[in-house]
Amino acid sequence: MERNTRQRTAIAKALREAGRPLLPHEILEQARVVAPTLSLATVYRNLKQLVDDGTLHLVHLPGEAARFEPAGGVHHHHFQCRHCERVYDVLGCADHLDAMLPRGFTVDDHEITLYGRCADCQRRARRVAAAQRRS
Amino acid sequence: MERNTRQRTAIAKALREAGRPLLPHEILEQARVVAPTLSLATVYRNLKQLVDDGTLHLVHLPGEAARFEPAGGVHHHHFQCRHCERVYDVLGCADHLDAMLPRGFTVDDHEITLYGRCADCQRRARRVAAAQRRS
DNA sequence: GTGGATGCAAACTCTTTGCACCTTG
DNA sequence: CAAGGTGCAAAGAGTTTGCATCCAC
Repeated sequence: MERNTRQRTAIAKALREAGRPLLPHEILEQARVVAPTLSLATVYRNLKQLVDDGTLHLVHLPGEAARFEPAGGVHHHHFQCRHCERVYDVLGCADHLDAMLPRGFTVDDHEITLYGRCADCQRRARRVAAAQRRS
Repeated sequence: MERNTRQRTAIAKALREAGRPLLPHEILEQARVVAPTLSLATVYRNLKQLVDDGTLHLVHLPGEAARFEPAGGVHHHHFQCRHCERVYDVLGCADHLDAMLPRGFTVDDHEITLYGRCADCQRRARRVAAAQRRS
C-alpha cells in the first residue's frame, strides 16, 4: 500500500497548482518549497508510480522530454510556445484524421501538437515592438 | 567544403532507399553494408551536417528518439505502428487547428502523429486470427 | 600536402537502480 | 516494528566531443 510522505504530497501539489504539464526538474524545483530535501530520484520514482496508478498522465511532445500533468481531464492536445518553451493544454480536436491514412493502415489514436506564441510571450513581444516604434 | 566520403555516401543511400524515417542505429546498420567500418559517432556527425544543409529532415515523434528522412517532400505527417514501431509518412493534413487555441495564443506550425497498425502488421494479425478460427 | 572526415574513447545529459537509512501506519 | 520510501551515488542509455589518424581533393 502507498504511504503519504511529505515528498509525494509536495510533488502532487506542484502538479495540481501548475495548470500546465511540468518537466521533472520543474516539479523538483516547485516541490522543494514544501519538501526541501527532495531529490530528483524520488521525483522520478513517484512520477512513475503516480502514472501507473492513474493519478498522473504522461505528456510526450515531439523532441521533448516527458512532462506530467494530473489525470482526469477531457480529451485534449498540447501547445508549445516557441519562445518560453512552456507547454499548455488545448481543448478540442481535429477531425477526418483517418482520411490521411495509406490503404491497409488502421488508426486507433492520435497526437496533435501546436506551436506558436503563448499569450504571455505574445503580449511581451507586442510591448517591445510598440516601444521600438516609439523610440 | 564537403567531401564525398564512402561513409557519407552510404548514410545518404540508406536513407534514400528506406522509404521511411530511420533511427540512427538503423542507419548505421544499413550503411555498414556499404561502409563496414562506419561508427555511430560518424553517423551522428553526418546527420547533423545533412540536416543543417537541408538535405535531411528531422522527424521527432512524441516520446521517441529523433528519426531522419530525405528532405524535399511535401507537407506531411507521420504514422507509427503500435506493433512494429516503424514510422511511415502520411500525406494530407487536418484543418481548423487554430480553432483549438486559447485566447491570445498564435499558432505558426503543428505536428500530427497517428497511431495504429501498419498494412504489414494488419495483414499478419488477420492471418493469425484466421488460423485460430480454423483450429 | 592539407583540411575536412573518421574511429575510438571519454564526456555529458537524462533517467533508473542498489543500498543503507529513515518514516509512516 | 515492518514495509515502503528516501537520498545518495553509481549505473545505464543515447548523443556529443576531443584527439590522433586517415584520406579526398
